[in-house]
Amino acid sequence: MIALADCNNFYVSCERVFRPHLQNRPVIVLSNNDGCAVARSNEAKEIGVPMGAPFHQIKSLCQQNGVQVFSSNYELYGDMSGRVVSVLRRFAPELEVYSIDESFLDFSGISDPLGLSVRMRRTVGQWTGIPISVGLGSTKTLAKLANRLAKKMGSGCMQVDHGDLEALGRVAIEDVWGVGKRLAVRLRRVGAHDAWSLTQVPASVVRSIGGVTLERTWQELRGTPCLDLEEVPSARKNTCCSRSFGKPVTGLVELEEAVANYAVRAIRKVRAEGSLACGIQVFVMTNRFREDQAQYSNARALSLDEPTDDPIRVIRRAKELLRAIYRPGYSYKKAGIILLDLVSSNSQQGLLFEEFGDDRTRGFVDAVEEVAARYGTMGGFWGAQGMDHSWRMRREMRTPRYTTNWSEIPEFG
DNA sequence: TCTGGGGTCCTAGGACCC
DNA sequence: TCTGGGGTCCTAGGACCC
Repeated sequence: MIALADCNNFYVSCERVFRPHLQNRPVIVLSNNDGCAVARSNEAKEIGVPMGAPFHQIKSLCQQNGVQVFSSNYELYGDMSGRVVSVLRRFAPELEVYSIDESFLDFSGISDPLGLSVRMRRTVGQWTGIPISVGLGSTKTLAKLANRLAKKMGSGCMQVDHGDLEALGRVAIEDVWGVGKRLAVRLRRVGAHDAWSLTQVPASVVRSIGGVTLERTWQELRGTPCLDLEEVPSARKNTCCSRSFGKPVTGLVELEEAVANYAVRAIRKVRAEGSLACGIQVFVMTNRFREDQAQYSNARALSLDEPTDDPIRVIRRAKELLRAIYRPGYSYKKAGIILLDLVSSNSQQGLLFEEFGDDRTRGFVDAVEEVAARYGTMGGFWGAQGMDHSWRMRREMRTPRYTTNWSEIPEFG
């Protein structure tokens, strides 16, 4: 038996923990750059705020209905997520953290999984303030489906067995985990309108529509597990850092500064995981929504002759790539860097004819990075990152980092 | 004026090789 | 009319997820 614990409207719930007066009121949280609504309270959903709606399109709807609007506060959400996981782990030590707000738990051998789910849900709520729902099934896909029904019915916990025509029939085809918009259209054409009818489609038809991936989903809905619980997350293969700009950027200097900042962030992620990058890709693009403006987007990659986690080297090569794709005369909206083909620094293989790094540079880089880690991003930074940051994304309605920053700890009374 | 960011896996097709 | 066949590797693009 597998349980899926999923936090309800997670970002909104995090905001509510520190602002209890937001309970029972419509609340939304916006994506980076205050772009789209990415989390909505049930009240906001009822008012008709669509998922992913651009904020400028729903602004008046929100004002008319007194919707509380927040910029996203990822430091807070990340920390709250860790707290939820630590409580879940007490109930089932074999656990896969699937995303910031979802974990799969191994409930095999438990005599009363539903009873345990109810207790787990209550405890997470009491200890962290975050409401969760729990879905139970013999496969991940069924647990996911059960979770969706638990949320829909308001029951909080639910179990779905394979072959349960009633339950599977209540989940629309596009709401099945692994079936997106495109596949849903093609599946409806062959009569699969819900999870149940999908299980009745012949395997060969499923395979011709969605390949082996969809066939796995089909198997899982029929009760045959195809997706394992991954307790140890497999090593990431690439890592990306990109942002939309708060205002259009035209000059190469500003773009270079932005890309250098993204490079530093990306390399910090890589360092934290003990990995090295074997390649770098840089991309830029204009605002694809502006039909009145000339459009341009481009990307270029290079392979490093030696895997690295050295920010100096990565910044230098990233700027070379940027200069190769930069074209003057455009209004750029977004840029980013991808570090490619990450390898573990343990398996580092030196070049035959080149020394690996040099110790003095290495010591210097490590020192700067340590200062940055201890005193914040402006405590230690690289010259290429600049100080002006006029291109920085908007985050005008962000709440304090209540749990991760000493100066922002909440005071009550 | 304003439209997110970060991932994974699979497949088709081209380049290249013998 | 007819154009070899069978591999591997790489990349771009499509589909999905949160």
